[in-house]
Amino acid sequence: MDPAVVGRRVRALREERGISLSTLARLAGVGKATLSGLEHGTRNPTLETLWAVTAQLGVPLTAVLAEPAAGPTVHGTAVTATLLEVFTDTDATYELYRMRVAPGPGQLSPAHPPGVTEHVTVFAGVLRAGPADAPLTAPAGGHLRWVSDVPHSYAAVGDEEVAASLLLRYPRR
Amino acid sequence: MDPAVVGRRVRALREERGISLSTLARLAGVGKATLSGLEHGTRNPTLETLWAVTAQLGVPLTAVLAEPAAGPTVHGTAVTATLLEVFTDTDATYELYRMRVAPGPGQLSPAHPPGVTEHVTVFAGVLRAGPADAPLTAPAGGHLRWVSDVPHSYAAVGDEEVAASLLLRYPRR
DNA sequence: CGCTGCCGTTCCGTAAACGGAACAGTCGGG
DNA sequence: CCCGACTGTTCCGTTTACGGAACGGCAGCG
Repeated sequence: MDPAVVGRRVRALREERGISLSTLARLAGVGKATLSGLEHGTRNPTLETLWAVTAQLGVPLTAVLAEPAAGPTVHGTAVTATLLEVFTDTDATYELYRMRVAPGPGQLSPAHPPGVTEHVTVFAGVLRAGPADAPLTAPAGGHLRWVSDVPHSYAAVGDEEVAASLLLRYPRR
Repeated sequence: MDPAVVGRRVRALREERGISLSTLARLAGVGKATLSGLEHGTRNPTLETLWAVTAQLGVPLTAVLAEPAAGPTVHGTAVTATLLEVFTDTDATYELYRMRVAPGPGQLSPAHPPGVTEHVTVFAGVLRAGPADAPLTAPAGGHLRWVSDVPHSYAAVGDEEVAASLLLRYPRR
């Protein structure tokens, strides 16, 4: 648990929104010294302080806390996926994961039940994934989709780790 | 944000484990007075204190923080987006949302800072979204992507609510 | 050059969160 | 009973996070 990490995230979120330290401090009702020290990690903020700041940024407290994984994490040889959310609608159940694929030989996953589809959005790196006999390739910003009732593979192209979101759709039986 | 709620959760977790306040305080390396005050909600704990206690209980910080639903981003009339995760890599910060768009007239969002891109993966329904003057359309399973430094719109096509994931990418400046 | 306005950091007195010790209450054993 | 070991709370001196003010730096403007 590193206060410096929390500080960096707060600063990143603030700068994304294009607001200055001074104004954020004023909006959140905390001192500029407090916010400055918080962003630098030189202070050990009170829950109240952190709450005031994150609320003003419009993010939950969890967004700045160094929590590695909220949900269960699945580790394979190349792929690490953490479950972010499960939700259902009238005709399917969805599982949304954040996925990371390490550079190297890649990984093979067994077939899912019939009708299951996977949707992958690539954030960083280049991903080659899909049915084992006909994988697809997507660069950062790209999107892949396949029916995963056959064995399928994931691999990073090049030396960069791939970051992506993975959605599994299980049709209601 | 209620410190009393945090206190009750800590006490509940401690009692589930059948350990006394005294021993938890000793294991966590905090004073008994500190833990007592924390559980009663009469103190405003430091991040360090709360971390020491929750770590000893074997739960993530998020387990005791009063966040029931991650902050609904009140995009407004038609769109509801809840922040699932924030993460950063070497050249950008990402915010991942689950988004729902209600059927009806849709909604306009103001421009983001330059360089920000949005990636949407549609799970259910049909979504029309993108730059306000040139929106794109995607059915379930589809994917949209645009540079969002201009005003942009979201609308559900047809009577079905749209479920989607939304990724905002903020380049490091 | 001033002057103004905003930026983020540092200084500093005050308020409060901190840990240790003292406290009353409760249980079980000799 | 009385004692020891334990519970959780309260007291208190020390530490430290707090906000306001003062500071230097950097634009834009007359």
